[in-house]
Amino acid sequence: MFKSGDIVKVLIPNVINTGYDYRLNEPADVGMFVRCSVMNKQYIGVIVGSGDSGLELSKIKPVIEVCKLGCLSQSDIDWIYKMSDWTLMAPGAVLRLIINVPDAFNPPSTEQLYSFNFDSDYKMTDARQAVCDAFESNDNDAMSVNDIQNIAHVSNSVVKTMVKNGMLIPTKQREKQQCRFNYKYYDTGTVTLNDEQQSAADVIAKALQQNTFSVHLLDGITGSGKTQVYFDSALQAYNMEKSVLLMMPEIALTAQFISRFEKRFGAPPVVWHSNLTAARRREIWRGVADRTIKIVVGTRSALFLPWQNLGLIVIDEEHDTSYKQEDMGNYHARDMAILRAKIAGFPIVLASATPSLETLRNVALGKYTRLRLMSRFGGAQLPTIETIDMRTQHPESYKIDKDSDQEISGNLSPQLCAEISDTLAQHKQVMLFINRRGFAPIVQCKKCGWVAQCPDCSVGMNYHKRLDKLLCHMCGKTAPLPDKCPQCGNEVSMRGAGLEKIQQEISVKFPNARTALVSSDTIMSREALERLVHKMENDEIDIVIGTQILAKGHHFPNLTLVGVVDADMGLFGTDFRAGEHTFQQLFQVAGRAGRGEFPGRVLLQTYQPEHPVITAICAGNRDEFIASDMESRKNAQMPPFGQLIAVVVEADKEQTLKRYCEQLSNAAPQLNGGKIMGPIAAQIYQIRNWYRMRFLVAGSERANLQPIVRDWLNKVKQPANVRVKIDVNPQNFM
DNA sequence: GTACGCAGGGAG
DNA sequence: TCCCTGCGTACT
Repeated sequence: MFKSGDIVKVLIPNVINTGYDYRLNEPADVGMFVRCSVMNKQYIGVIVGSGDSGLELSKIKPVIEVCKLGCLSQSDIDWIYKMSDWTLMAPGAVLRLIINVPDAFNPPSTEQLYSFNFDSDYKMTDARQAVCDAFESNDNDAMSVNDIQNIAHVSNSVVKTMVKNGMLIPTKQREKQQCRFNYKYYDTGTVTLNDEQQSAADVIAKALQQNTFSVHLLDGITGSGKTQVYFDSALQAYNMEKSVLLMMPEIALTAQFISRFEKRFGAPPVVWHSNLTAARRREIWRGVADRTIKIVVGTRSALFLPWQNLGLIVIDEEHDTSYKQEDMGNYHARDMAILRAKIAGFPIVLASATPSLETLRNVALGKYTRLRLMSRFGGAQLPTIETIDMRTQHPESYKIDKDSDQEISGNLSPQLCAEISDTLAQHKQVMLFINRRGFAPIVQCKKCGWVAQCPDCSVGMNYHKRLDKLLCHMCGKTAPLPDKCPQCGNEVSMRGAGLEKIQQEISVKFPNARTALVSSDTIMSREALERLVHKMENDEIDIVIGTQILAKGHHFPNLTLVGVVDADMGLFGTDFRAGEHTFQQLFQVAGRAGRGEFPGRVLLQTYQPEHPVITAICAGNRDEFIASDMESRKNAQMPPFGQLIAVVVEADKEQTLKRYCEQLSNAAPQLNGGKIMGPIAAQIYQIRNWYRMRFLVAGSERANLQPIVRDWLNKVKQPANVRVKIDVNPQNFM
């Protein structure tokens, strides 16, 4: 405990330093939030220890205010520095992830708020629907214009018009009130665990009792009841007065999940995700800090709430790539959660039907315990999975209208089409899976070979029929579709097949089927996805065509046929995780079929039916696939048998970039049992007009690469207009 | 990260 | 002479 007049070290979010010294005017303790000024700007920082700068007293500014809300524990502070060591982010940058609700310590703002008028009968457009969804995702709380724009991703003019025509009604500021989320949870007893679930729950309960660090992998196929097991653990921890974090990918945070939670716990969960209003963020942040909120269901950023007495973290869909933050620091939320549990000393649960190889490696090493759930709940059958050999099954071409002489080559094999008709005849539903947005991924001149490219990024532009424009999937830039090749004036052609092209083929070959498209283009919000789920459940859709967004846990009881249009996609990337990700994705997709009382079928269109990933999926043999993938990773010294750190250097001028990379190359240290590769042009050399080169630092499983990389980069002075992005354990190689 | 101050160059 | 821009530095 520090007394008035003591000099303390305060970590400031956002400052590239390990902390500055300030003088206290009132008693305070390590971990407390304090208001301080840095260069005449006020920040909320955290006391991390006693002052050690040795500066003369006149240069040391006073702490403006010791905040009376929340406090970080010593282990939280240790975690911040450990995370900084691991990710090579500055400690202040890590702290910024925690203090990311800027007005949490300020009085509530007094902006004009609006509520949505559900009775208005004005025309609904996509943008207006997005605004409506934004309100729904916040329980119809009143919102400021800023909130509406940020959450719905619409422009100011959309909001203005909606105010003018009465779709949005001005409302009074909500009265200052106590935290609305002061829920009391209890086991409603509505769920009885089966033996398998119970014994898994018992293991975690025991770990909670022991109150020491341990990692438990809840490994069970879709529908095996993992959720109820970790709900059980959450209740145990809650009853022990611990705080509990249930982390999941944004897309899994559905109304279905929330209602399951409410059924089991007697009250709804507090939900944390990226589409919350500023007021709600503030309320939840403060609620967690003062312990009125003890359980939060949230996405990766929920790990950075000001947790008090955190005693359990559950990471659902542990393998999901969305846990890896790619901009604003490169942390892996799963790994950082494990680090947090390790430092604070509490158990953590990872749940997945297709665990990552990193996690399975730790199971094999005996670091994690594996709790396996083998039986599918309610006795539902796993679908049968078969391949369609595209080398012999040539898709039939089709015409958009009968009189047209333009033949379009198809992508759906006769066998798949026959299965679709059979399924439709039985009044069952079909899902087609294609992992490419838009209509055609390549727009090319038939004569000279010119390809439509994004002017700012070195990637091709995709043609989107819905927009009738070319779209860059990298930066979002659009361009009109040229009717003639800009180089030679000849005809341009669409090559490859995206979602929209499959829909076109379906609409010609099955004109009476009701179809729906699901991709990040058409489904902008979780609410929109849920509307689609409802339509599926009410049998208003016969064929749903979608990207991976479809693969995540939804129950469609009447869905019996899943067709994967291009199962090979992703198998032959340069990424060493391609096989793993394809397997996980196809396995998830397969899990969609036959979850109701009817058995399902999954058909994979492939040119490589004998590829190990494909045969393993067909045989339902996950373990065999994992064993072979593990073996090849081991031989290649790739994670989890080795470590990688990617250093991506970006600059707006090629010259600057080249010179800096040369200097880095010359300064590269010799690694014991490892190497520094590069620089090579990053897989996407140009993004938004910045040029990019990449180094890859590889080391053995046990090497401590971070200090080596830090020292190396410190040796060369970084010029202006150069950005260096360090990605420890990179998940994608752009 | 970001505010600020200094040096250099072009326009008035 | 003024102002804009680019770069370097310091922040407690």
